[in-house]
Amino acid sequence: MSMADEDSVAKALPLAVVLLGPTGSGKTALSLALAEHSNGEIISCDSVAVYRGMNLGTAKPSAEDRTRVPHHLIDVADPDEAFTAGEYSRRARAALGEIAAAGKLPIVTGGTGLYLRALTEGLFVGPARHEDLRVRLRKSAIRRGSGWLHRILGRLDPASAARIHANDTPKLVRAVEVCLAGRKPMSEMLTRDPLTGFRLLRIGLNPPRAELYDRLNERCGEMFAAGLVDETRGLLARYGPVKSLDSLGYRQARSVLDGSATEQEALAATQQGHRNYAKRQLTWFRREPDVHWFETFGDDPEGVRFATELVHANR
RNA sequence: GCACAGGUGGCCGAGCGGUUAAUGGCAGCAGACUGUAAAUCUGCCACUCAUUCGAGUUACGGAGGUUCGAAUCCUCCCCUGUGCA
Repeated sequence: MSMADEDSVAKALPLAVVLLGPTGSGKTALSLALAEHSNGEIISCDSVAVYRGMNLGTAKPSAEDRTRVPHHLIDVADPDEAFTAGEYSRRARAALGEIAAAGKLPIVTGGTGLYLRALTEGLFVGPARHEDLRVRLRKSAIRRGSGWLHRILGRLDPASAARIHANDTPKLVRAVEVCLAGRKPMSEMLTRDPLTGFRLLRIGLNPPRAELYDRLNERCGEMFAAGLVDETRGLLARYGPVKSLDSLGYRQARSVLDGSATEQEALAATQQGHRNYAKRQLTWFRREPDVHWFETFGDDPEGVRFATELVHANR
């Protein structure tokens, strides 16, 4: 088969852009630019932006941005709902299908590595979260230590036990839960269901680390100045101390509300948390296959131009 | 000026004569990651050389001293905090 034939076959599939990068790298700016240049719609891939009412701490695209370009998977759950990677994957794939069917370009924009992988590679076919089992396991783990959990997993599923560190309680809990609920070792449920029907063009943003950290510091300051503590107070009053309010920024805002930290301290802790988080995101994304990396911020005009050309060239 | 308390690796902070390049924690860097993931966990982290075992150099405010041996004891000096003047 000639190159041209391969090309034409490949191009029979609709294109989907995946824009990834750490918080504060300018994904939103670049995604908007790409969407406007290419008649696109944006699918957010962010485990906190899915929650309604959590606005200031998530740096969601503004209302204006969202009228300029349609956004999906933002504000789709209440903060007291348990949202999961599986749920994300299903909904995002549905959105992808609809956008492509309408002849528009889907642009997945994300910082949540696990959700992105759930979308592109799928999760294994196995039991979803089993609340009772999980609660019991977690309790025993607290009493008997994570080493105990690790030994249990070793008996149930040696392969998984070898892969998960004995101190990593949450992962151990889930693995044991899966083995028990699924009645067989988790490592035997490895079949994933990858996304099909699209050509993915991955664009990664990796601006200079020091500048990224500066921007994050600044952005956190803006979040607090804009009233993150007040927003948190309102959400807390309405939903109680739910899991989603443990996320970055909200957790620290809560420490102001319960008097265990000053606003100054909470801000510093939030900035620190964002810097650490950005670092972890980068570690995750470096493993993503076939990423076209840009060493700039997403609002860098040069970067926008290159990215736009890249998208056009692949359409 | 006097009296206490203190000055330890980027920061905080243990150690108070010898298993010591110096417990911890933080920051930093690197890594992992299968429905809690903005979560959770791991490794490295004075400098130089060595692929490995390792070797060497410089380090606990400064200068001397005591000792086989000092971050740890003594003397003087320089800073910092608190109290009294």
